[in-house]
Amino acid sequence: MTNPGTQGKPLRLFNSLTRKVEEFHPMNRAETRIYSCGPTVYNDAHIGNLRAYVFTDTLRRALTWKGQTVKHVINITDVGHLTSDQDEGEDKMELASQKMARDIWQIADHFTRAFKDDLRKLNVLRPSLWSTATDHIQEMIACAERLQRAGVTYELPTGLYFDTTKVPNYGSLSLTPMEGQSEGARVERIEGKRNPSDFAIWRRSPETGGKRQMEWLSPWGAGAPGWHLECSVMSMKYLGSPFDIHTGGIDHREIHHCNEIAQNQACTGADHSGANWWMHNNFLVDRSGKMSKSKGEFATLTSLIKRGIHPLAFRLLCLSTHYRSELEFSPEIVAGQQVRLKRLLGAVTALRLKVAPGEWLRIPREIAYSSGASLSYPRSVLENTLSPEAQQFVQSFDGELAEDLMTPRLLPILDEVLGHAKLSPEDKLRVIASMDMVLGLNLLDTRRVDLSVRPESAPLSEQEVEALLLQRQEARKAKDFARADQIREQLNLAGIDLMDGQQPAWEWRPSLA
RNA sequence: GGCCGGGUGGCGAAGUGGUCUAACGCUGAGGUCUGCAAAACCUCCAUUCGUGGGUUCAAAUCCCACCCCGGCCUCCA
Repeated sequence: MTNPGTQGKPLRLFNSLTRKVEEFHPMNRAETRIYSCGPTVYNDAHIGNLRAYVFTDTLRRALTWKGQTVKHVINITDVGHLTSDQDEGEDKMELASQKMARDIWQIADHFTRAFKDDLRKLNVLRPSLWSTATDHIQEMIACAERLQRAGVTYELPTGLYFDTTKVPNYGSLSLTPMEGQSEGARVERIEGKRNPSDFAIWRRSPETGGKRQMEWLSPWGAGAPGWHLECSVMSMKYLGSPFDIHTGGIDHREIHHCNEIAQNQACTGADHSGANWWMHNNFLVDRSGKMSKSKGEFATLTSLIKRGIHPLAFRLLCLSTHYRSELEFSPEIVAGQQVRLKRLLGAVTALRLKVAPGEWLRIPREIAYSSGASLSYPRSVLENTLSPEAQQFVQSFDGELAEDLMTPRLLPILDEVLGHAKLSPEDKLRVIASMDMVLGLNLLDTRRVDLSVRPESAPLSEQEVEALLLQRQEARKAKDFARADQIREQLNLAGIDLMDGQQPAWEWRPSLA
């Protein structure tokens, strides 16, 4: 039977706490516990948000591929939090509710579904547990009371605040020294705060301006929990303290996670930050800078699909860059990855035609139903019969993966295997199947044609295309090449690429304008 | 203003002291195939790593200066 723990090269991961790549050891040899900061559901996720979950998914897949069992929790922030600048005082959920003229709970529900739907399209595995902030309000209040008893809080008219000087090494995760920060430079200063870095644990509802849709009674009056509280409460509740890995976007390193750590420390009475590893993915950027929900205009997965981009092309784009590097985005770039993915799928399909059907071909698909189990057994089924030469590829794959998840280095290995002159088709497929359990590109079950997505702007329907194609076939049979070429040109202008002799004989081209 | 990152071919992106005349992908060029194309396959495409100095037997990789870009300090993945 498979032994718990890590197989292959020791996994090394960058730890934001020490700012070094360190060998990873789970606290419990049999299980790694991960908490990922999830989205605030007041809006569609933009593709920059989604990059974060492709990253945590890759982390989780890598751990299970290397033999670990993983318990992965992602939270949903459905409590509103302060909007910025001119919207001071309102919160994002309330604002979205007004804009869409819908109940705030409907807003939360709608965007939670949309978010989960995006992840499914990206082939991100479901976490072991989704945890929702509003399901934990009472526990947050209890935690706030514990913090109060610990003597790290003080009350102001606006709510209950955390005194960040009361915990050791506040802000050590951040790279910004406290002295350099100019509080109030861009956001209104809260009257009475003892230290610039102090933050709200409980936000009391304003006296004026009517009742908020989302508010709860508490020892500090009606209001809502501070944003940082939910992650402390939910991560400890489901994963214990300390647990193994806490992930989030790189922006969380400076404020949110520092505050979370302070709460954890005060709550447990220990100096420990609450997680052994803090990992942060870098931003997706375009020429104008990082993508941001609050900027208004942003690209969503749905908007990419409407252009004729398949979600898996976006996943491949994410994998083509290391998670700690900024990733440059443009429609052209992701379309390029789509071409790459098409070629990969074509090559895999060609291999499948050469290999006798077997149960093992189903394996990569099955992990979609796993809630974090080790992949040791499926791997052994795939890899046990491998030739030494094929084994080599698995080994180099393992080596690159073990080095802080070097996904950009993984992809060339895929190309090498496919193009290898000596490996048997079955060995190639088995190696690719194993690697794809980490990459999550659905390489064995996606066909090239699946990537052909009709752009919303396409002037022709599929039926119209088929009809024109038929006419063209007739013209070709009759050797009326002028007519045939004219139809091809017409289809071309409509965003359709023809491939005579292929099945299917045409596909949509993404619309990049 | 303070603090962090980063600048590698047309584009994305690996590489952080020698195996780098710089992986891989996209684009492009040529070829095979084709009525012609497309798809597929094959071949080719940076003596150079923002600029200028320095250290070293050896630098894209280390040091200094300068220029440019981005992020954070405000909700944010």
